[in-house]
Amino acid sequence: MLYNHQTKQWESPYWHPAVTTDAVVFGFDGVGLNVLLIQRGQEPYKNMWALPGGFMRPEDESAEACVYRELHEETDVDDIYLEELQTFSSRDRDPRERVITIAFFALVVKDKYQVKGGDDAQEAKWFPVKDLPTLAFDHQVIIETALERLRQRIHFEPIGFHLLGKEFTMPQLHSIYIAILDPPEDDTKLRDRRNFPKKMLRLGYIKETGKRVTGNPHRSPKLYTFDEEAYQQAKKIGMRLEF
Amino acid sequence: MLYNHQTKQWESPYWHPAVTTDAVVFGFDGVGLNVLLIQRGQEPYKNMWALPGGFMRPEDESAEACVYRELHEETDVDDIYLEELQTFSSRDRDPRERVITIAFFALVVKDKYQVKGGDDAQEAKWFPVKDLPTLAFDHQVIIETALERLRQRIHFEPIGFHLLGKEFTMPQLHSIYIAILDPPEDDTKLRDRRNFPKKMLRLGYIKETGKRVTGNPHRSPKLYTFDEEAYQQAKKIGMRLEF
DNA sequence: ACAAAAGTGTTACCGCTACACCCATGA
DNA sequence: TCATGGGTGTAGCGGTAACACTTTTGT
Repeated sequence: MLYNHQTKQWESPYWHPAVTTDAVVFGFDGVGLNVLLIQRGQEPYKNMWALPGGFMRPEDESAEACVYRELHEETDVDDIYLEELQTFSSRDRDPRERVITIAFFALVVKDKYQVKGGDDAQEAKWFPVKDLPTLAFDHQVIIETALERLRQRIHFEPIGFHLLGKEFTMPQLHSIYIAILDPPEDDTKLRDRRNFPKKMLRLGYIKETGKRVTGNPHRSPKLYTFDEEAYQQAKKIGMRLEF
Repeated sequence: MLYNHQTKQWESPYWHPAVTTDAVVFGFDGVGLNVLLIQRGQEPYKNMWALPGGFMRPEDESAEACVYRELHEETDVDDIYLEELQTFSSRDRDPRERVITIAFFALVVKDKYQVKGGDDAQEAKWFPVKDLPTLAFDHQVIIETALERLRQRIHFEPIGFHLLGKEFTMPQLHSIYIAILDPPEDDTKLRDRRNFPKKMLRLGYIKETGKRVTGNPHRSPKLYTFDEEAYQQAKKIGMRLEF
């Protein structure tokens, strides 16, 4: 140990900055992308909206464990897609002291994600990516970085599924690609509804369930599932998704 | 400030771990990939090989600035490709105290990279990726992570150029793709020399210099350059490299 | 002249793109 | 029966993959 509780000193020759983790949690509401934000209950930036996250503790097994802990305080989610985004370490990120943040980005099924409203968070709320409030710290930049990463990822990896439930329809999946990539109006190859299922099914890791969604004044769309096993197999062979 | 020099205490309610940066520096020798390692001059893991890196200091503007500082201590490199890889933060990474490491991965022109041998580094040396020594800390894992990232990147982004000088031949570039991706022997589409230049030139951001390399007992290969401007343009349009 | 390696050419095939049309459903 | 949205079909085009052959250079 390097913290001497007797002398209350850090007995290390090296500098020790504070470290936090923050998460950019994306959800999809059928039309557009949303980000989960919490309203800060303390200074600095009190009452301002910020990314969920907090200081890392000695008992956290890892940075990833820390994010999970923080997210559980805010919500009930268990199965989420979580990926490390980037660290943010410039000098004046936090007015209190220098803080290094390890940012993650996450994809969740928005409806399953029950917003609790945890300890120091006054309120947790979803905001459309296209209409974000003024954000605390450098969280604006972090979200933009996460969005870029998301756009990169969706091109070549099937992570869009994590924004939907186990069963989904092709139009739903398609709308996610449109929402994330936001191609120009005249880009038929992406926007044309008719090509999308063909491209997806060719990959070989999306299976029909046989079920359909009823209750709409039009033809009932088929329900599909993502076959993780088939995907891992396809990945080995070297098949790549491209959009 | 939170460190009180009078009482020699950290006046912060939060935990402060030590933070280091490590760099996985890749170089190419014409046949295979190499990694730059330094032999540790101090305990722990004294005399063992490790990644170049070190503890972050309060005066470092950012983690990236810290890596650059560390790399300059070991070497003379100015223009290198540097990208954040991932943080490593599990509990028992360092026997002294808990240390969070921000790992980077870098591509350099091996011949231009003059190994100096800095302060606490007894020696710096290149090792073939396929024949690494036993490594200190969890650096073995970090290198494997970097290799995976490199393989992902090379598929869709033209970073191979950073391993070569300003001017290079198609066979050279091809050998880099083979070395990094290491496709099976029967994978003609990648291994066949004849398809490679066509695929590359189609991208539009590789230009002929008009020069050739002489001195070999066979036809002189053409020299090409990477046109950064044309690449940025192609990227905007949405053109993507795929291998 | 020869070996070694680089450059150029060619064809068949597959998959994507851009189209049009039909079907199911609830109001 | 009508509007709405979802599913199915197809032809042309383009780029890739798998081929063979010629050219250059130093010894």
